[in-house]
Order: sequence, then structure tokens, then C-alpha cells
Amino acid sequence: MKLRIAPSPTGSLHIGNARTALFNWLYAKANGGTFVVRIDDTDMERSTEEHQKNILENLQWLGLDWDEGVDVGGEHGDYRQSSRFERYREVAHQLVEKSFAYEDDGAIRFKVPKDQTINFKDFVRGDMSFDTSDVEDFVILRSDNSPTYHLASTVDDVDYGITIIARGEDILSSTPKHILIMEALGADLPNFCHLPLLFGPDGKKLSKRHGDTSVKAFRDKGILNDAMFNYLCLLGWSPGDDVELFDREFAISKFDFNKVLPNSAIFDEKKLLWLNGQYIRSTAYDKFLKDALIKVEENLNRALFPEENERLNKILPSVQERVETMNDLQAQVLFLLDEPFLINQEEWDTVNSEEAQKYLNNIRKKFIDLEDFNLENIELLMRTALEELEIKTKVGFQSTRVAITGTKISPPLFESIFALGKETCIARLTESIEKLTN
RNA sequence: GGCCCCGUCGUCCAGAGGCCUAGGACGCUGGGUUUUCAACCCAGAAACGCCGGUUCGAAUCCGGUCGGGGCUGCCA
Repeated sequence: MKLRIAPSPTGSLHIGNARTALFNWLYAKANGGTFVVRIDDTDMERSTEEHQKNILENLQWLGLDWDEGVDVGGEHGDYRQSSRFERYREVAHQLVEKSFAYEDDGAIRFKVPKDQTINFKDFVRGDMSFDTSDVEDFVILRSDNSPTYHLASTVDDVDYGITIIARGEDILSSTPKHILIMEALGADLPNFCHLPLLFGPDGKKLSKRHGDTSVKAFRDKGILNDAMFNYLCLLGWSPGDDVELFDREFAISKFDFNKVLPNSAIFDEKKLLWLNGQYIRSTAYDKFLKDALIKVEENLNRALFPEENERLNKILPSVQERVETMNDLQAQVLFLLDEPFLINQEEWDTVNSEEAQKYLNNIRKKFIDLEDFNLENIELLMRTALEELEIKTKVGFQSTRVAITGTKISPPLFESIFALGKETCIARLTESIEKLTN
């Protein structure tokens, strides 16, 4: 059993292609089959080395590996169609010799027999039947001597011994053409499986106009590969029993093409984000910490200073609980970085009051005298101040939050203060009080 | 236009004739918890496109219709 994914390097890895690759991979893994990755770069105009690299990289990022194909090798060369043009030309001319095709203004066209029925079984859609009278003669070799997709893809599938062709439904209508070529070549027919397409929120085939739909774009947004893998599995398939969070191994153990739905699915970023949050929270803290620090440095475009590192180490456990993507980190920890400290004036106005100012002055003095600046003492100090001044928790705490972090939204207050450290905390209070009381 | 595919809450999925006054999840609304935001917990609104047929019985089978989508390229 051999399956394949054959992306064209005319763009970076698209989510739809990633999902198709994923299902092929799952089926191969589930059944001990061979998974092949080859590159369909017959479109010389638009194919680039860079796109190819991006595609392979992102397949790997998703956790997909392949037994045969580009980069890993195998019996069929480098698995790039651009390396096999001679082979396709040979086949095209062979087909002309055998009268299956004919020359047409310099190109070679496949001669489609009329009034014939093409039958094949589709793993997702059942028995399919097409009338060849509805299929027009199609070009297999262009006048510039380059093969078209129909020719190259079919020849490769035959030459490489692909036994299950699972691809997007957009190619369903082209399948009779491919079968016709295979029959002309005297090849055994593989099984087919046309997977439902992924749509954008507008119900149209997911494409560039729905924004950036590349896997890389989501990766850049701070989506975890495990979450992306999991989410993609859920589009058109489910392992049953209402299970929605699972890993690769579990998916493999449950996957089958005949459980894949035939109808297209809309890519819903909201659910992906939720799933991502679930994965972030269930990540082992050590790994989260490591990834988080890298991410912050990336966003900052510089290395972290030692004291910043120390502060982040203190706050990150709380942050892990409240981010949806790795990119959300930045906003949560910004106040701990050696970057300009800015207070959101509008937010301050909503928490500012005479009481608040009294409170800030009071805890500032107390902090200066506090010897052991630990979590427990910070909380005790702040609560004591509330009682002494008879100020409501919310009034005292929210104004402190804005005074220290600059905004009303931050990680838990005591943790934030503790992470920031005594000196900086006092400095912030001083600065805020000065700036905000007049 | 022609050919083809598809049709369960807004979205993803469960449902393979009686277990369905249709279940789960995201999102949404309300409530709880709370020093903010999250997280978490509870509750709620929300769907079998429509019409026929088969059957004792249909979301499930068949036909039609309507709706959506794909292909119709010397793109893939």
C-alpha cells in the first residue's frame, strides 16, 4: 500500500493541502503503508525552490514524516517532476504512436473515446461513474514540450506504484482523464479517495482571499503544531465518542478514509484558537518556559537581559494559564521588560480617585520598609493597607495594577509585583503617583 | 450553460430505520468564582433545507426540488 501527497511549489503550504497530507499520512500509518512526498512542479512559471522548502518544512512541523520522496530519497530519483520531463515526453509520444493521443498545433492532446463509461470506487464517495462524452480531449504535452499536470501526475502515480490516490475533491472531475491515461498505459488502477475541500467563512474554497491561509502564517501567529494537527484532523473526520482533544498516536489508531465525511468543511479559526489554548495549558511547564522565552525574544528582536529573564521565570506560570497563542505572551509580560513604561491614561482615569492615591502612597512607603520581598509578604502588606485605610479591595488593587503594569489587564497582581522586584516596583509607584496625581 | 460533488445548531463533529422530545465541542447569552484578564464551574438559546415516496416507524432509504460548492485552461 502506497499513498502520496504531491504539492506544487507555487505557494507556501496551504492549510487545505496540509489537511490532505495529514489524512494520507494517517491512513498510511494506520495501515502500515508507505507515504510518499513528491513535488509536482510542472508549472515552471510559478514554482520556486523557496516554496518547496517551505512546504517540506511545514509538513515536518506538523509532525508528518515520509518514507519515500523528496529529501529522503527512494527508487525514483529526486521525486521532483521537473527532473522527469524526459519521461513524460517519452510517454506522450508513446501515446501518440499507439493512437491514444494526437498532435495539435505543436501540443499533444489525449484523444478521449466517446460514449464510454468510466467507473471507479471512491473511498469517501462510493461508486463513481462518468460518461466520457462529457470529457473533452485534453492537452498532455504543451507546445513548449512541458507536460501538463494530468500527464505528469498520472505517470508518476503509475511509475511510483501508488495504490491509493487521496486528494482534494477539486480534482474529482479530472479523475476520468487520469484513468484514461492509466488504461492507455496498461497500468493497474489505484483506489481513489476524494477528500472534502476546506472553505473559508464565506463558504468558498479556502484561498488567498481569505487572508493568509498558509500553515506558516498560523505558526507565526503562535499556534502550536500539536494544536494545528489536532484541529486539522477534526475537519471532515472525528475519531468518534465525541473525543476532540487527542494526539497523533490516537488519531492513527482511529483513522479510516471511510469515516471521512464527503461534505466540505469551513475552517473556523475560533475553534483552532481555543484548542491552542488547551494545548498551551497542558504543555509541560519546562517546555512552555523555554518556548515562551524564545517567543518573547523573537517579538522583541533582541536577547533578554538577565533580570528580564528572572522576572519572566517568576510570572510565566501564571501567564501559561491565560494565553491563547504564544503571541499573546507579549502583551502579558510587556511590563516586565526593560522597555519604556507607559501608563494607559484612559484606564487610569477609570481607577483614579483620592482613595486610590492615598493607597498607592501608603503601600509605596510600606514596600520601601519591606525587607523580605516575597509573595506572601506582598499580599499581607497590601491587604493590611486596605484595612488600615478602609479602602475597598477593588479600588486599591486595580489602581495598583495600573500604576505598576500600566494597564487594567495583567497577570495576577501579587505575582506581577513579585516578578517585577522591589526596586522597580517602588520606582513605578513613585513615577505613577507623580505623573498621575497632578 | 454542461458535467460532477455536497446538504444535521452560526461553525466543526456524533447519528449508519425505532436508543432522537437529535448528542458533544467552539462561538454566543446569563450566572458562579474572583484583585483585572483569562482559566474553571453551572445554566440557556441554537439544527435534521423543502416536497413527495418506501415503512408499523425516517435525520437515517428512494425520487424530486431548492440551496451551496467544484470542474469546465497548453494552472494544479
